Amino acid sequence: MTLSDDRRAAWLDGMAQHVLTHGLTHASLRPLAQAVGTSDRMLIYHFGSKEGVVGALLHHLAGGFVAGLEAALPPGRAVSVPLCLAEVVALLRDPGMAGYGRVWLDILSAAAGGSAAHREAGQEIMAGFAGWLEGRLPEGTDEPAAVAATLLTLIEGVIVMDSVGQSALADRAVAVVGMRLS
Amino acid sequence: MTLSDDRRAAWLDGMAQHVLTHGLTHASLRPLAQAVGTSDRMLIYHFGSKEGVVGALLHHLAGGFVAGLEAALPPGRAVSVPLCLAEVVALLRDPGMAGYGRVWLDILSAAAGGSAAHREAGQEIMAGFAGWLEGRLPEGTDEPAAVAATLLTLIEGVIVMDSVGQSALADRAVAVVGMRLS
DNA sequence: CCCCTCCTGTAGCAACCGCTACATTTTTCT
DNA sequence: AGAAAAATGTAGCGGTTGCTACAGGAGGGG
Repeated sequence: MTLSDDRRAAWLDGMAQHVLTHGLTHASLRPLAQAVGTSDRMLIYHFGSKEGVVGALLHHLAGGFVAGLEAALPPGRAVSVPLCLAEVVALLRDPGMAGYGRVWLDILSAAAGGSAAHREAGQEIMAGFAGWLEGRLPEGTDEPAAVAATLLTLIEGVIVMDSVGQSALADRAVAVVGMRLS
Repeated sequence: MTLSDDRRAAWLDGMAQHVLTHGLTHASLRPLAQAVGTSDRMLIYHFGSKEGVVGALLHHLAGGFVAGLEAALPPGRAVSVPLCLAEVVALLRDPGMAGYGRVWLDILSAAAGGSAAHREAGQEIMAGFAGWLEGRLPEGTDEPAAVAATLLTLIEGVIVMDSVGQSALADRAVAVVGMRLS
């Protein structure tokens, strides 16, 4: 290990904070370095390349996202599927989690553009989200995997609708699915 | 009108084609100009700025997307809501429309990043899509607006899941919602 | 004919990009 | 203490970005 672990973690925390507020698409080395009090020279030295920086950062963000989910909603199961859905949608719309929504869309765009690193990070984030969501489903839910897949897909749609200012349509969809799924 | 309309249309067609295959995020003036046989100098002259180019291009893409939908699925209504959903999902996954999926994610990313032009284009595309979808719902559907909002949100989720290689989860969600919505 | 407006090619500017060569400082090991 | 290794600062390279200054061609109206 060339870079002490706590320093590396501090750098990743700072860069993640910068990316959560300024976006990932146009994040370049010099601003990232400045956000953590170092230089682009150092980032390249310790991570090898920008690809190395972004890869580590994406992995860090994936962990931070799931940690944010677990920190925001007290551990335990929801009392019903519609309530679970409503809780999660409200949580993702919370200002404290809104930065992840933006970065999430940046990751999707880059993944669709062919970046393997972003595609893998997307899968990692999705897997963490799916696991957490399945753990929040009410006890005794029929076919929990199918229900989780449905909620997951719908929630992704809500994020998209929100990003173009169509939250009203998303709310309507959440209401309809919640009713039909209870 | 400083630029003859057919020439402007030809330029927009060519630039749209380039963007549909190479992505919108990193589309810069010189490659765009080369794709239509002119120079960045000319694009700036006739559109004022890159913002002008992108704005016109986004508007053109919005029209092309709806035209692609209408061209692919014969006019008329689907026989059931689940079938309608399945048809639309299959259409958006068709190679002929896949380019729009990628550009769509680029637009969402830029819109979430604060670009007003991309946000407006996103709303325009969403409005066209919603109108077309509502027109395909089976005759006599209860609460067509609510059903359309649900399908729309779910379909956006499918696009997201596909982009990170989770089409299986998306298929499951489509099956569940189709069953519950019939 | 000349002028005037529209259009276009050439060349280049300043800023930013990822990355590197080189020298220097700081730490670590013996 | 002295040598080796790791870490860092300075400066800059070659490339791309959006955009512009300048010159000139093309065509129409006086």
